[in-house]
Amino acid sequence: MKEIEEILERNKIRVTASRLLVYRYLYERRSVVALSEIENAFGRADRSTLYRTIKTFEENRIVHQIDDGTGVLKYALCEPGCNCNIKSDLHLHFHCNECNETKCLTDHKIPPIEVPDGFVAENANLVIKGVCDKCNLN
Amino acid sequence: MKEIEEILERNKIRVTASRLLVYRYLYERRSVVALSEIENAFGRADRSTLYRTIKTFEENRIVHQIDDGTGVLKYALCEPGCNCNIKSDLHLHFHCNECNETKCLTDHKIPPIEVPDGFVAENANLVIKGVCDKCNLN
DNA sequence: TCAGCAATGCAACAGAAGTGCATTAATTCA
DNA sequence: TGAATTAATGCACTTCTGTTGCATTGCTGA
Ligand SMILES: [Mn+2]
Ligand SMILES: [Mn+2]
Ligand SMILES: [Zn+2]
Ligand SMILES: [Zn+2]
Repeated sequence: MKEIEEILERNKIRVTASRLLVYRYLYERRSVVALSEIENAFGRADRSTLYRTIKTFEENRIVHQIDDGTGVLKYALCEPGCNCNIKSDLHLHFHCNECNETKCLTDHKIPPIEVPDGFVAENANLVIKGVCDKCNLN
Repeated sequence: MKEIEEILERNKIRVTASRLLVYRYLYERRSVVALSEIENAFGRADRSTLYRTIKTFEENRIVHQIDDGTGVLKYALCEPGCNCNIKSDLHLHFHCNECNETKCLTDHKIPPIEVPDGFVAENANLVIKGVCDKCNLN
């Protein structure tokens, strides 16, 4: 918890109770989570506070947003060194059709994609759907 | 219009007025459209009818759904020979940050993507964001 | 200390997706 | 043909997500 305080301070984010808790939750889940999940995890906290907490994290680049195609925006802690806004750093995301969890495949970068003449690519989002490692054990 | 009737019949879709109109609209737009755009194009038609029309097209594989990351589901006519459910046929989509239009890049297939051990890829969605050919002329 | 700014809680809103149900239209088949 | 059956439509309504306005509370730094 002391470490989380330091992380927040290092990123110029004021330390508050809900920020600590949300960060810890994201850290412990080690996964990609929707706002509604955070909401359920903290029954007493207000949704808009959690929403703004996540947005603050996002603006300060310690969380990145993921659109995994489920229709709900999800979020994950940035790994150390994650420059989620830089094109070359874009990693892909895997959505498991069995357990419905989405994972950051942090060290699987999106390969360079060719676009037709006249088009300029600035950004990319790649989501692979299938069955994850855990679900494949069964 | 006669041709559209034939296409519908060939795909075992009953021919109705709204189906003809929606199909023609999609055909003429030659683009990726949201339900709300169809809605605006036909002021008089009911939203749920249009919704179910699109769903019917989708089930019968003459339209495919696109999640371009804008938060709104979009749809486009399948090109002849499009097997949008088969992995090898997955083409990529381009979203222009200038004009906000999304295009099917039908003959740009998603390259084979490596996933970590234990993961099985079944499907993929790749959206490139940037500036499209038309907007680049300015 | 207290003025000023930031964070929170509550309410409310907007947009999209989806559904239940009664009505209307089209098909089937006796 | 005409009744019975099935499909499509229109309308209203719900749910879910994301988002914002605003008053209140809490923190901080001159
Ligand atoms: Mn990620
Ligand atoms: Mn397409
Ligand atoms: Zn799984
Ligand atoms: Zn454009």
